[in-house]
Amino acid sequence: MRSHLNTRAPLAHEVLAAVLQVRSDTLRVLLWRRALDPHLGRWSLPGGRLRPDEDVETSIRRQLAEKVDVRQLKHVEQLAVFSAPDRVPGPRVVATAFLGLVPSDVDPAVPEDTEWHDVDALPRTAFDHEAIVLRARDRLRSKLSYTNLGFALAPEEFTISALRGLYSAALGYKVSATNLQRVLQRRGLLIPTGHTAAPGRTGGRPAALFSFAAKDMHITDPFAVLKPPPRR
Amino acid sequence: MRSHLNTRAPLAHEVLAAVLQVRSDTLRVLLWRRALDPHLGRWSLPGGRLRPDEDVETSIRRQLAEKVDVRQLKHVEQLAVFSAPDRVPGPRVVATAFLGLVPSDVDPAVPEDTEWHDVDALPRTAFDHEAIVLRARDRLRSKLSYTNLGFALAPEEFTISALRGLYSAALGYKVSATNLQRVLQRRGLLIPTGHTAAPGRTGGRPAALFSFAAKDMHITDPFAVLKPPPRR
DNA sequence: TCAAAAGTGTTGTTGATACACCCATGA
DNA sequence: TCATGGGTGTATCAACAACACTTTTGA
Repeated sequence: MRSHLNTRAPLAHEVLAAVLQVRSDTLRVLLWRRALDPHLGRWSLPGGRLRPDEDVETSIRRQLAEKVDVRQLKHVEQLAVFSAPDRVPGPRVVATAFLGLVPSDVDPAVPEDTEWHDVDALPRTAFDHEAIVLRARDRLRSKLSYTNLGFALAPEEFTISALRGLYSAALGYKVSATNLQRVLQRRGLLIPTGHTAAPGRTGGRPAALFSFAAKDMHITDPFAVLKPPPRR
Repeated sequence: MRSHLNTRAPLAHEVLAAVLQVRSDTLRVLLWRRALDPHLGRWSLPGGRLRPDEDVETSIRRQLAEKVDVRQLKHVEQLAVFSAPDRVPGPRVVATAFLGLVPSDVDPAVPEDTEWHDVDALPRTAFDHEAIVLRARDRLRSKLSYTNLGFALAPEEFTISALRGLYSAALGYKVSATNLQRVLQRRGLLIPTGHTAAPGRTGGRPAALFSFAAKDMHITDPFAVLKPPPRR
């Protein structure tokens, strides 16, 4: 049987985050270039060691604060544990991976050795970090469909066509502005702010500005099938 | 910045599993009664320490093998990391939690101090194990709707009404046998075996037996909304 | 008055639920 | 032939996609 008190096999725990943002109509991830061996010169995810007094979410938020303003990080969620014994060289390190989202209207001041990379054209990455990025991308793509997670990609106020661009970049295919608006309106996620955006140089009807009703993630499309019977 | 080589803060990692099975029309979880302090007498999840040479999934499968025949464990998946610094008394232990599923037709030989408990009427549990059980229950409930995960709750061959019972117990509300069959058939998950079950004592048409087409989990209802455009 | 961009009206499709009806067996 | 449970046919409903059409602006 097991004992909670036995600590004979020390092991390190790190937290890593794939911080995603839509920039220039492309879904990007924040990576930094390793300045040390192992894997010198490869690109890796921000993060670091778990401290004794913090849980994993507190830890990743603390470590990201060095790179991204906390107020700019609209959403953070656990992805999975990566624990292959040889996932990093040297002493064993188990990692808890996170997804982080930054809205498209901010440009966080990031350190010199960091860059935003297209998630669909990653450079040579360190360790198992590519798998983590892809997991984050897939999680975002799923959740855009059945939650209100779009709020974490968008500015406070936005036009429907801007939102369409964000969804298209994140999902990897063109989304219809018309139907996107319908879906989000039906679910009560969109609030018209009453303001309008200035039309472009070439004219056109000025776009209405909207904001998201909620700024915390929740599920908007809970049951695809096998719904519970209605209460009478 | 971080270093992979620094191991100055040793910390233990354990794996825990909420193993679920439908027994007597109730969704149950396998718990064992702690024989040691802390939390002597409370009920806790099976699991134990992560060894240096195994990843977390290998580890939980090894540890469960002592309690449940591996061939009886039809599905295992990661739930989340539980990492509050004080989640267990004494030296810190971070846990990776899993969901495990056992089909309804087997009755694994379990140790003396282990019992199956109704997930909706848990006894006094140790540490944060209740939260883990509830997380496992919710994960199962969601996935029954948009994946083929039912295969992991059902015997190799089953009648639709037996399957209805399993889904109802797992979901916590009555499911219509008619519509359950329609949904699963439409998705191509059910294969008629050609066999029939003997009618009950009171007569009735003999039920046809079915099996699941796949025995690995996959998503059957991938996009609720914002579907990708059809390829031409 | 024309082009451009935003937004709405309308229709058709799909996947699901509800429920009536038919089927096959034991007593 | 009746009671009991199993299975199918069919109506209805809701969510969504597609697309035509209207609105509002700049030039």
